[in-house]
Amino acid sequence: MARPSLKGGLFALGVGMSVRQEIAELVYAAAKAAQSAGEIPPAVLPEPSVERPARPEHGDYASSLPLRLSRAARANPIAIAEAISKRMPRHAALGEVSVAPPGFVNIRLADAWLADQVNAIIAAGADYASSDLGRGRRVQIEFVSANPTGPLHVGNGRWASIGDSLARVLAAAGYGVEREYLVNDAGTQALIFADTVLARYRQLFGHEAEIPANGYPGEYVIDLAREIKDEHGDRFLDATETPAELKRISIEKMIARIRADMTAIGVNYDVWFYESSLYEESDTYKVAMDRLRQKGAVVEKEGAVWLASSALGEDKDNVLIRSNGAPTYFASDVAYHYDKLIKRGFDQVIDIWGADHQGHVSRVKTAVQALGVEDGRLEIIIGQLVSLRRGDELGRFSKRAGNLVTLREIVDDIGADACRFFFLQRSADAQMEFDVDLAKQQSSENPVYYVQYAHARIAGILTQAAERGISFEQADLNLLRHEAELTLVRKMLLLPELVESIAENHEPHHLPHYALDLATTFHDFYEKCRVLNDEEPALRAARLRLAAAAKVVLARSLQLMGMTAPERM
RNA sequence: GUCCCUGUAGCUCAGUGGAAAGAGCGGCCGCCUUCUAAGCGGCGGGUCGGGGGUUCGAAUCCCUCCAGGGACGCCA
Repeated sequence: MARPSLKGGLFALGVGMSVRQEIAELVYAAAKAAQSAGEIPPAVLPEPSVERPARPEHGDYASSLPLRLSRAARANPIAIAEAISKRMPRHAALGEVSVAPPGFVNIRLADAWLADQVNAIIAAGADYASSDLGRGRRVQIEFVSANPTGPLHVGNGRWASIGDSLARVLAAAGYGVEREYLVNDAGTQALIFADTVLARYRQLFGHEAEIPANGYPGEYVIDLAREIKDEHGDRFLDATETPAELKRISIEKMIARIRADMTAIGVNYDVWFYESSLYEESDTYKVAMDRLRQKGAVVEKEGAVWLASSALGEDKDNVLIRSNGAPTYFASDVAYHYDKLIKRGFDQVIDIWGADHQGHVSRVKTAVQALGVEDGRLEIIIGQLVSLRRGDELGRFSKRAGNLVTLREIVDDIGADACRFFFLQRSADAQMEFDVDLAKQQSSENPVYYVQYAHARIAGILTQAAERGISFEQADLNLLRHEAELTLVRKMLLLPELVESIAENHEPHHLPHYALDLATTFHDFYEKCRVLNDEEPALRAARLRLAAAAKVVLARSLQLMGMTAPERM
């Protein structure tokens, strides 16, 4: 990345940089200048970076560069810090720059500059916190992809919330994003499911039929069979084997339900990719397997075809093609990733899988590597599973056990917004406990409402201002000098940094925490600073603009989480 | 047995190299003649699983042990 340069002592503004980046570059430039002037001994400088001090007294940003440099430069960190602080380039955003032991440079943003950001935020509107970090690179995010053999359960809601928010953030950061759902319609489970549907279908006609040993005992299969009976009559009744058409119809109906469940929590996929298309509508599967053979990554033994993964650093080989000639799920996944990374050529592919697929990660990565895909283009996020708590009962509710809690059930009870917020709040790495009873309560202490309420409160103020004909197109923002006002601006300026970091580390769970923090700051401002104060019209206008900006940032935060921003509550 | 994730306040969890560890919930005490009390303020609460190491500095990195979850199929 090209660094901004010093021009006549005035620092050139970096285009599209976050405040944080700019400050880091300023400190770096100051250190360079101090070195050139011989005030700091020559030593290789660490990459530009600044920290966010935990305590407000330490300023808005802090650099520990002097501490990092002191050993290599053989100099006192305080002396280095002082040299840097004296050499800091001028910049409108810079306020007080101070030195603190054991060797920090603490930087405060200038009040006037801060207040001025209110205009910038309002001007950016719904695009606030957008950037061109991704420069249009194409990223595909595949998530949920639950087998179309049953309804989505609560855990699937977690991957949906994480995947969709990540997609929203990446889009904000300038990536070309596609959301994809892989429909597993080609494997053994799909067959068993279709067999189960056929058995239920026969039973509806009074025929003797048992669902397969490994079949799907859930009630929903009976409903499905009834629908098929109503729509297609008895045309599948005499089949000796489960007809392909019945399987297709059954899976299509399940997918329709899954799609509806996803829509209910605000998730819309760009592509529903059918596993069967790798075999039927294209030769992708064949091409991918041939490619592995060409690369010498395949061995044949015991009548089956294996990926020679043990030669590639894995603990064992894995079967690609069974001895009966049928491809395994693994082979499908290899072909699927060939399709994504080579055929469709996404710059980056992110898969979100549940922890029960964790053992699958390294072999897929190994296979993708064997296909010749560059390292780092495939990222697999493993999300730990969701435990459900009901009263004192704690456990995993599975499709088989029949005590399944469906995603739809929770969404209907507590609402899509609350679901998404709760699912998003925990990092994917952490096992999550979902208290069904608590979530179902519409508790007033619910953090979801706390955030949305802040937005609604602002909307109320702006509505009143409009009703009273108060205009605030123009305002002297320098009147914003109250600590609560400037703290609010500071908090709003954090969102672009957050979007940037989530786009890089793919950890959207910081979003709800930020939103909560922002809402707290707004509520504090609301308590301390009356907006519609008729005795001071100039201050009133400035605060109205500040409130309008806060509304923009709250709405954007909610939008990135896939939640609604209510105008009143 | 091997591999992956986790262990932070009573509970659910943030914080992954910086300055005195945070939030929400729960508990206790206060605040509505003023823009929405789904709000605000205050109090109490921690051997950051144990031990060792690296570092100017460790909840954060390394080693080891303990505990919980997950995975080790010609299922997906």
